[in-house]
Amino acid sequence: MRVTDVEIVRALPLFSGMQKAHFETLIAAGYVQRFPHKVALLHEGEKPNFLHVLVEGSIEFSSESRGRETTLSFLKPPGAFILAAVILDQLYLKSARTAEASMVVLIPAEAVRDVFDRDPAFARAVVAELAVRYRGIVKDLKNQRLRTSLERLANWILAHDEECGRLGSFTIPIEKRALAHLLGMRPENLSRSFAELADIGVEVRGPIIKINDRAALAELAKPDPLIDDPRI
Amino acid sequence: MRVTDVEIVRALPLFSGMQKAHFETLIAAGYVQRFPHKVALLHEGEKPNFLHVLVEGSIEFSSESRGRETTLSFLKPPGAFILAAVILDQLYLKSARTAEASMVVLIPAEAVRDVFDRDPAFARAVVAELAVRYRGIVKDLKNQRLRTSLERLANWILAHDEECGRLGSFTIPIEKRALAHLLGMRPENLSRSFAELADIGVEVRGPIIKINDRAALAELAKPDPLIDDPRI
DNA sequence: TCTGGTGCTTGATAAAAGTCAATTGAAAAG
DNA sequence: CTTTTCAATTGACTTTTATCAAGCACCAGA
Repeated sequence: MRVTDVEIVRALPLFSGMQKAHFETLIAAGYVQRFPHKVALLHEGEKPNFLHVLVEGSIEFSSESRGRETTLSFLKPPGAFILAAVILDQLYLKSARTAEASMVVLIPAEAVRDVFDRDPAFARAVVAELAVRYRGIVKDLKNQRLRTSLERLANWILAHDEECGRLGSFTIPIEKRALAHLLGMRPENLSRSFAELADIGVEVRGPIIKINDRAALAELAKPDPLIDDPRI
Repeated sequence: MRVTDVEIVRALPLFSGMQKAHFETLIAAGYVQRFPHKVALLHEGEKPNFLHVLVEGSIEFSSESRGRETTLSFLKPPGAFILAAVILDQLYLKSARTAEASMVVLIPAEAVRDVFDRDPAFARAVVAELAVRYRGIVKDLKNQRLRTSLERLANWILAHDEECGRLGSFTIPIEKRALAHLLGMRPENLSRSFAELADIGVEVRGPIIKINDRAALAELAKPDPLIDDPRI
């Protein structure tokens, strides 16, 4: 493993507080793997053998049932994933695939559970990570239950613009079909929703979105910090 | 606080492994409170002052935005709630109200975070609790995204019958309107869905549900362990 | 330059879910 | 025993979302 990769992992809140010796145990047991675009890393229903840490690229999490499929989230580096399944040693509830060429550090689940029992700082970090993720999904569920797909899109645009520095314009970081699935809608409906937003000054040119009338968009979206604010 | 109440709290997985002295610190700082039916305990957006432990009764968790409201879950005793907000010292994402007359043990959030830092067994228990809850909501989100309301109802009936010992008949433990909101639908649609299920042998008489043809119901519901099995 | 592929868009239609209003029915209150 | 109340149901209608099919635009490779 390259030194810079180790440093990226060490810098994660999940690992930064733990004892040096324990971290080195984990890293020694782990290894790095590179994956091309659109490769399946994990399939829902399987047992986890490794805690995954995304160092480079991005990962899409999805789930499937009765022939239907939905995207639950995307992960950008750096970040650990499938922590809950590893901790509980239970089946994955989601599938994961690369959304671009990615580099992932794999740490044996057994080692994680082991160190978790011995390093209080690591245990605290795991708790914080889980608590944050938990709250993230509560927000997703509220988003899904309390809003129409048009409203979810409007709020996503506002939130993403915020994330990009409130420039009023940004490039969609994923395919539109992937965005549709992330927002819990079909690609056809995403197109129609963009067309509707054009009326209130949202300009869409290919993957570029421009907000011409933020007030109007916010009026439609009615953003709610308890759903949309990633810091809360 | 009555001795039996303390014992109920102590017996919770969340508290059973921790050091006696630490548990007594928590209990000494806490106190019991009784609430009548339909009383608001917490309102989303507020800061948590106490970890709540439900000893008796039941609690409904809901959320509201742009005038719409949805029920996210019910809690039966014994069980702790708002753990994530307490641990992170952040705002509630859900509101809680009693779904029947209830008894709740309140433990100051500060004390919980304090003991959490000093008792590794407690920290482990918190992690396990959070991980289980996290997975619970992932399943809720999948349920919402991948199924129609009729399918959610069919699966709820199967799961609840299972929980009641697979007797083929049970009484709905909450008002139908509450069940509708829990399943992410309107009461009117719940009625219509029950009427549809009558065609495949689901008999509904007031609050009593009888499954006359489990195979047919399962054929419609297509239960999926990665959504419906509470043990996974 | 042409060609095939792929992702996106558009249109027509159907299914799912929500809304509004009226009615039923059963339990609680007088 | 009657009246009141309120959850539950039913009907008519609208909105939202999905589905199916066709068309368009853009890029990669021949």
